[in-house]
Amino acid sequence: MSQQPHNNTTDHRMCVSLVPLFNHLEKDQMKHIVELARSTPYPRGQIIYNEGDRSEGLYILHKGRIKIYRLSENGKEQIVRILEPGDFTGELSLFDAKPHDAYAETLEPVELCVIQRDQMQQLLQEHPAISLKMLEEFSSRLARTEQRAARIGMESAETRIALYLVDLSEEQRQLIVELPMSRKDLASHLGTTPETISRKLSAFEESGWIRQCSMKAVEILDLDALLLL
Amino acid sequence: MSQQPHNNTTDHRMCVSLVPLFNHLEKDQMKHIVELARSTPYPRGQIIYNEGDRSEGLYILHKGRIKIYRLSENGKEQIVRILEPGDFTGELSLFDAKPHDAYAETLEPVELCVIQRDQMQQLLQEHPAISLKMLEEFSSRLARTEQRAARIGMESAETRIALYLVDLSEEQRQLIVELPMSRKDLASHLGTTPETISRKLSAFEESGWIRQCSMKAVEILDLDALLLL
DNA sequence: ACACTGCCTTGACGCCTGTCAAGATTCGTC
DNA sequence: GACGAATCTTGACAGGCGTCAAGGCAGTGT
Repeated sequence: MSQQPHNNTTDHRMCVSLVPLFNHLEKDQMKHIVELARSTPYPRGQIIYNEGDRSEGLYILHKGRIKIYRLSENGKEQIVRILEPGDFTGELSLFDAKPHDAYAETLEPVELCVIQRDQMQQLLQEHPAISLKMLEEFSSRLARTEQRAARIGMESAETRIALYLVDLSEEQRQLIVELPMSRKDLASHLGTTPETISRKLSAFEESGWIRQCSMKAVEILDLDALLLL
Repeated sequence: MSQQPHNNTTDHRMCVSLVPLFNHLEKDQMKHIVELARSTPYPRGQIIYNEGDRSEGLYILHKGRIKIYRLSENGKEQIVRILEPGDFTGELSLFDAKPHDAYAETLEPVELCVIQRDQMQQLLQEHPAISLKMLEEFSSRLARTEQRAARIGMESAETRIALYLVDLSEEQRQLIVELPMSRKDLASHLGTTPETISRKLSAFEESGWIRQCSMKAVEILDLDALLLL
């Protein structure tokens, strides 16, 4: 197999044209942005930035997946979110000039573009449409995070797991849902432990509400039962 | 005392010039926005919007305080955040055209301005600076919410309460901190119960780490002890 | 100023779920 | 395809904290 050069133009163009943040722009505007972006490959399991690092700019993922997580004082990690191709991160320090407040680590081999802080700020000034897209993204991310916080605070672990499956089912529009992460990461995302995830999934299966097809696929048999936990 | 008319111009101007979202603009730009805003008074304990309501636009608070909360299936409420003068809400539906995902209720007599959805969108298009301010606000709100979710999921109730006091102390830059809400609301914000708040505060006091001055004021005596819980 | 309503406190109890440990399974790598 | 390491599962156990209940207090409105 042939090694791709780091500054392959095709990569840049993909990066920019794939991402909702930019793909609504005119051809020549995109071309301008392409020149700002620098695509870089990362192997699996690589840390892209640490908590406390100064931000380089906006990171735009166009291949692979990245997990964003925080660490508590006693070393436990919580998954904040999983980035899929088209997602971006590093936004905090774009505005506040604050260091990153979380870790970013690749789950698979990844390719992502970086747009420098100043250049991104200029883009936002020049193209209000980009700002609006970003506001849209922020507001939906905010809504999701608030819901997650509310659930972790108010619902039992059992309910959280059940609701998570339901959410996945709605997102993927299927009754056979694909779990986007390991049980360990899932546990940390839902504010519980791998053991509890394991136990509850088994319990759901024994009740006939779900079927565990494989390690990362679950078939939902009784959606209502999950909902009224 | 005299009743203020609803469309008092002074109110509008205050609204616009007070708020970080707008107060960086030129005089005549502000004047234009003032004309869009409609100030309305609300008594204490009034619901401003319900979950599921269609958004009227952007609500900008310029007097009093408002609590934003969600309800779980079983009727428990969780405080998402408390709005202080200068804060705004209703942003979700500005972009997604989705209904509100939380409730807004006044904690005190309140005055707030509303800017209609379309007019706000136009403002954002015309004044990129407003978008940037809003992005700034969103990104810091997002960071706070993610931290809250992480804490609720990973730290014990005791630690959450301790860290909350420390946070308040930093925000207010004082060792005598003023609790911005009732114990009931505090509990729901921290993902616990009023009973636990009561018990833990008493325990902290007995350990000599804090002193409960009044129902809504606490003096921090040993910040380090609270931090290493 | 007073009464009343809602909030706060304290106690007792029980359960959910986190923790520790060991064995089974799966996944990544060679 | 096979090894090794990491992940997942299952069990036993304990304890933090939610729940229910009753009494005291504070804040609000008349």
